[in-house]
Amino acid sequence: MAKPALSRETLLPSLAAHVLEHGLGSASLRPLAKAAGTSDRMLIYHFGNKERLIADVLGHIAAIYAAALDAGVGEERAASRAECAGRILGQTRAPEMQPFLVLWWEIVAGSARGVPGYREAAEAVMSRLLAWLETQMPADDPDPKAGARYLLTLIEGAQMLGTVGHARTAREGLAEGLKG
Amino acid sequence: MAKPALSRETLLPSLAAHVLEHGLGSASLRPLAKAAGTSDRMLIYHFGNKERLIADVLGHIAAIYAAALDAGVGEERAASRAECAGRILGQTRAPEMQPFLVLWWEIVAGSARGVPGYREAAEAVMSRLLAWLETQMPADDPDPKAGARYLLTLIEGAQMLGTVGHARTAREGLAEGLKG
DNA sequence: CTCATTTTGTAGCGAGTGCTACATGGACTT
DNA sequence: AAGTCCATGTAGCACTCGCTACAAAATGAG
Repeated sequence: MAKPALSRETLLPSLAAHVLEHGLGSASLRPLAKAAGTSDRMLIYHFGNKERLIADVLGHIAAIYAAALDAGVGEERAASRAECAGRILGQTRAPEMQPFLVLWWEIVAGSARGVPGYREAAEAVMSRLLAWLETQMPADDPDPKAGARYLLTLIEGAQMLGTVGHARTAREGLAEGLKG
Repeated sequence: MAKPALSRETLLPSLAAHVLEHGLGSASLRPLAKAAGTSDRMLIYHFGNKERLIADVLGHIAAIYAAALDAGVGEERAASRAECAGRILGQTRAPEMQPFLVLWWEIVAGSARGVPGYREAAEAVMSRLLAWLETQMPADDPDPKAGARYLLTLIEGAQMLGTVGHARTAREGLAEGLKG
């Protein structure tokens, strides 16, 4: 025992941590290897090439994110859609969520450009988030599934406006869409 | 005459065209220079460094986009917010708009990462889009300003979901938010 | 024309990129 | 003990990156 036995699975956490902190743009082999305590040589050995490595790391990060969501299932339901959206946006403002958010837009951008693996990762994350949202809808919501889709669209729009300096626009737009 | 007199202003259109086609990720000096019919040497000479060059190019692209919006002010108002949103999302599906969309997410990602100049460009684009949206609201809308903010949030959320493979989610979410 | 300034070309630097060839170690099988 | 296979280190290749030093050419002022 006490054998680290560096393998894909052992390396992924440190690689994911590095990507979350520094982003995909500066995720080149040598810095990644250093963060994981290996050499670029071994990263290629274990993952084949960089493309597969990044795809695996993104998958791993998506899994972490999903786990965080599952762990954060609220005990008490929100009373309204507005409250539900407000809670979620409040949570995403937490400092520990910031790396995910920043990385998220890089994934969206890569997805739009057709970078291999990004689309799949992004789609999986959104599917998971949508499912989680359904569980967070008010108990008396007339149509929780449709409501979740609606809130997801609104929330992501607000999120984007926020990162772009239009947080106020987003807040007021949300209020208009969820009043009454 | 027939003197191109290469200056910042003369170069910007070709640079913008190249960035729109190939994205910011592959916008390095030598390819950009080639697209503009110069050398990397001259790009640095005219713009000082790459950061200022990109900022200028983004500003130029934003101006093009704004002009396109102004030119596309509809003669007939939409009858409802839903129709208004539908029209806009329909327009953005046009092939000639695709480069703008793809570039947009790169700008958002850069904005989130704090890349200098991106935030300003993104904010300006959204402000312009918001103002344009106000002019597109139904004539009998009770609160066009608030409605525009709401539609902007919804539309951008839908746009993002679309690029990520959740176009269906976005469509249904939009329907839920704009029914009645 | 003379001279000074602006604009351009050539060449290259130092750092970083993904990836590979080659050799060596160690564990394990027979 | 000999042989086999997996894991790893060292070195390097061919390339791109932003940027610069140096010098020649073009341009304009007197």
